[in-house]
Amino acid sequence: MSSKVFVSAQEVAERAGVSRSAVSRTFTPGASVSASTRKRVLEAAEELGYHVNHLARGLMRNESGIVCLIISDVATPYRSALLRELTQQLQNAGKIAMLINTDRSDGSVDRALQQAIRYRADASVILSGHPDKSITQLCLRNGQRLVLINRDDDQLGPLKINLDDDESGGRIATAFVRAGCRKLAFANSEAGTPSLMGRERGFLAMAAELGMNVIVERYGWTGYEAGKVLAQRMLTRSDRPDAVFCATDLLACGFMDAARHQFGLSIPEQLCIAGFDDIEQASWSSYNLTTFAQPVSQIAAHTVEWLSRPQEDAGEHSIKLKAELVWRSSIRGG
Amino acid sequence: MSSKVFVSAQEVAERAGVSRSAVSRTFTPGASVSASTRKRVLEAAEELGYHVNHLARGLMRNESGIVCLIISDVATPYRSALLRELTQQLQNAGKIAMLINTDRSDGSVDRALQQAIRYRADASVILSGHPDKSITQLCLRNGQRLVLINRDDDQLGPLKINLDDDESGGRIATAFVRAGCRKLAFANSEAGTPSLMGRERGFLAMAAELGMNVIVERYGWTGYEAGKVLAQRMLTRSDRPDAVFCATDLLACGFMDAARHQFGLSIPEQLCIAGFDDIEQASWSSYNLTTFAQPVSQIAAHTVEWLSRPQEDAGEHSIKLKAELVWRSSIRGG
DNA sequence: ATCGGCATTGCAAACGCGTGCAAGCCTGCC
DNA sequence: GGCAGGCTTGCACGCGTTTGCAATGCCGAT
Repeated sequence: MSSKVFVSAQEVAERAGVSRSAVSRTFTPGASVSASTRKRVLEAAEELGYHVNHLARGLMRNESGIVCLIISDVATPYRSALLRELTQQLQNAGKIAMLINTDRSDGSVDRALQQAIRYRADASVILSGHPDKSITQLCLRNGQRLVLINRDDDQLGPLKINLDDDESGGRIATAFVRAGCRKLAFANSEAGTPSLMGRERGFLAMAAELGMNVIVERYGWTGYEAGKVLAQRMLTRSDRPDAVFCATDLLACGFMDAARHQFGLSIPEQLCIAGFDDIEQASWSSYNLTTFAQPVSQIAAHTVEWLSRPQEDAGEHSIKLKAELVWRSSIRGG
Repeated sequence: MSSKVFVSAQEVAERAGVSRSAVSRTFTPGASVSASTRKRVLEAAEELGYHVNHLARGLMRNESGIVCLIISDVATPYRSALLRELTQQLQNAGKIAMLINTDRSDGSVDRALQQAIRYRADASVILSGHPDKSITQLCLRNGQRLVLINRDDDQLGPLKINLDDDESGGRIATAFVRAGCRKLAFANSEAGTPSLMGRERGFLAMAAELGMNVIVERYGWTGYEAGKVLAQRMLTRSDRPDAVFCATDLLACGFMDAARHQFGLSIPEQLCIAGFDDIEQASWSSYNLTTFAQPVSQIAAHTVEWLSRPQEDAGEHSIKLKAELVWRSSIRGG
């Protein structure tokens, strides 16, 4: 097998009878090439099967076209939906996504960012985890742009996209009391993410305003199993709640399943439930969960828009998006 | 803002008082450097914040460390689980995943592979879609390795990983008759993927062997909604089935929901159901679906093992894996 | 006929790195 | 002391691009 595997611009140039610069310019939008040479170059390139080497191009231009997505729990519905949207829209903008999975091991975000730097990614998008402030500074120092989605850190420099979690919490609280619920509860995870805590805060605040106090329990991570455990804990209490806002749809699904199958409760008659994220399963007829839709498409759109800006227009920027309430039948009335 | 943003090996060399080759060798495993210079280089690199430029390294070595994952429907549970496993294991093997989303538009797989070639990816892993034979040859001609997962194409050259879909189909058929079911059915999508058709084929074959004939319906893609539609069609028939094997867990979930909530059937008493993939929702207590587990971890392990082999050991290779049957309560008995 | 201006093209220098080759150094042995 | 041999190290070239600069050619205007 010949080790000469890729065809270079040089060879295309020779075949087309032009200089290497000509073929380079042919593949550079906006460069000055006459129509005739362009045509000859394109033909030669086609015949030889030439493809611009983006590694070399990135080396020259100091811009690789690579955007690193740093993410954990990819297999989770909300995360994968966001991932779908981001890759899709990045691609349409002519960029390409490099995926870094930080599931296992501590310090994996840090190692991930190192990888991003090694490949000279133009930017990193952080979808999970709390990168050290030192790490993000490393990022910025190395000329990377940084966007934090639902991280809400007080970092300097990057684009920050967040949701109006507080307000969402408040809206659900009023919905519950309007449905005639008496004993409100909030089911949270122990993760303590700013967005999760924001929902809790908003819910508690509005409940207080309406003169109700709230049972709060936190357990595990934000998954289905944790929802079941939380149901166990809350539904065996003497002051059993009749309305619970789960910080996450996955929690809500687990909670509902336990409520129905282990405690025989019917929803929404005996128990009102709400979630957050609007994952696909929330619309399944076993759940019909009223919840807040993450504006994944908008999130993605804002990040690629910001990443496509020229350097000087891309200063620090903070965007707050609205999560839309989608009504289904897990709360009475509506 | 200074445009001089990255620190190069040259600068590290100057700071450490050695030649540029020395620092290069320091970061090249197996190269010959004395302990003392190595130490000085590492210190200088640390101080300056040096990171090897993988673009340039890839240019020299003719091997970028990049593996392209070509995928559609990322937000689907099975796909995202496979993606998680692949990125995880690739990372552990020192490679990095580039994600190409082929959701929209025809020919997008082809364009995706072009991108892969431009970035000189060492390999492409195709998780969905049927690339043109010409395209895959282009891939191979450009020195890329290719692995096809559950594609079952008769392509030459790449690694092919498939499941024993036929056998799985057969096992479910026998399980159904053993549970006393009389009217078997197979719910499939119109996608016509080899793996889906394999499950159907195996199911039909074994059913025939056991002296039963099977109702087959195909509709839409392999999602939840399609499952509901299939239930509508099948459960309104005069010869309503009492056991249906759904080609996919998502189909099965939709089917179960429709069967219960629209037709008031109880599972497994009046209707036995089985699925395929073992997505997370299959274990949720609203479904408790008996299904076949995709060996995602093994699939990922085999691909990275094959990709890590030296070129000469990586000839054409076809692997057939076993999908393990996980029993839950959507079939009587067990 | 001369000249200015413009579009096109080639030359060559980068970009940051790996690596073969030869020179240099050190050690051990005769 | 001389020499063989091995480990280090520096030099310089090459990887496939992009791009500034200068040269070329063409056109119309004076």
